[in-house]
Amino acid sequence: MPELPEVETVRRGLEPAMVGKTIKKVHLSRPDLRFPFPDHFARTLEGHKILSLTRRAKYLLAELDNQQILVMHLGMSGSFRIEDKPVGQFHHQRGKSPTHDHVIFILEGDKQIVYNDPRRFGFMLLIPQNDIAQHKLFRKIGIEPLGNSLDGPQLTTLFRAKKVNLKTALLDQTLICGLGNIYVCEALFKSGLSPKRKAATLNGRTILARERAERLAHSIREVLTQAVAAGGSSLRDHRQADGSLGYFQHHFQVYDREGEACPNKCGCKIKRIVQSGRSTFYCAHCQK
DNA sequence: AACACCCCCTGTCGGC
DNA sequence: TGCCGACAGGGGGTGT
Repeated sequence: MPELPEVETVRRGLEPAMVGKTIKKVHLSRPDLRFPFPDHFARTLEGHKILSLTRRAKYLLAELDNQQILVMHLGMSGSFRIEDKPVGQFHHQRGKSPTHDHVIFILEGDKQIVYNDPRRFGFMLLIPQNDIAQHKLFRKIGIEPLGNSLDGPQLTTLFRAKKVNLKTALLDQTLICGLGNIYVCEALFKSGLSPKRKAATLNGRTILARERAERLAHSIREVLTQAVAAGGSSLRDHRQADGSLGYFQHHFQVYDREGEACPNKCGCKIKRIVQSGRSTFYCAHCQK
């Protein structure tokens, strides 16, 4: 489910339930997700308070009071939910945990946080606070598109020497982070730029080239901002931590709309092609 | 260094 | 109805 707007929505949903709370107990259903859980994963967390919950790219970072950062990534199918703790003595109902509930954080108070992930492409790591910036997962991450610095000139600089097309360049987390397949398609449609255009063609001295870069930067920020405001997108009935549904999926202009009429009423149909092994949806008439 | 491919895993959907 | 392939919001690892 998760691109930047979804991860940010999850963060906002979890923050009030988690921050300031002490983790009493951690249950794991298995030894690994995408990667093995670190040694002493539960023990390092248990008894410690969560000081903050932030987002970097598509990662959630829970800062603990022992100078450790709990790093969480949702992969393709990860989700969190906040539950009331089960009551009574049957705390651990053997074999009865719902399918794919892999991690349970039992917090002080009456709540527990459950991580569910059918495909198990998500993962959780512990990284000492001081090592985060140098860690291989974070060292090369690009700029945050909703930070203050993403504009036309910056995009132009980032894409200057790239040989790949715009679709691929926008998915590259080392350039701009947080975009995924949906929002790249949407941003390209909004900006009227073809996913097949070479990324380096945003680099040019002409007014036209500068305008293209400016349009794309603006479209990226706009689509992400609107999606965050809508609570992200809920595909395949995916729910947010509080059980509610995001509704930005109803605003998709092109994503998963192969064969439908272009929203610009140009008379063409949305096309689907494959780039870097992933589906791209676009209007060949409106995006050049 | 930059890029192209393959892979991880489960669930769902459409076609036959 | 059942079976089978294609595909799904990500990204790490490897080989060129």
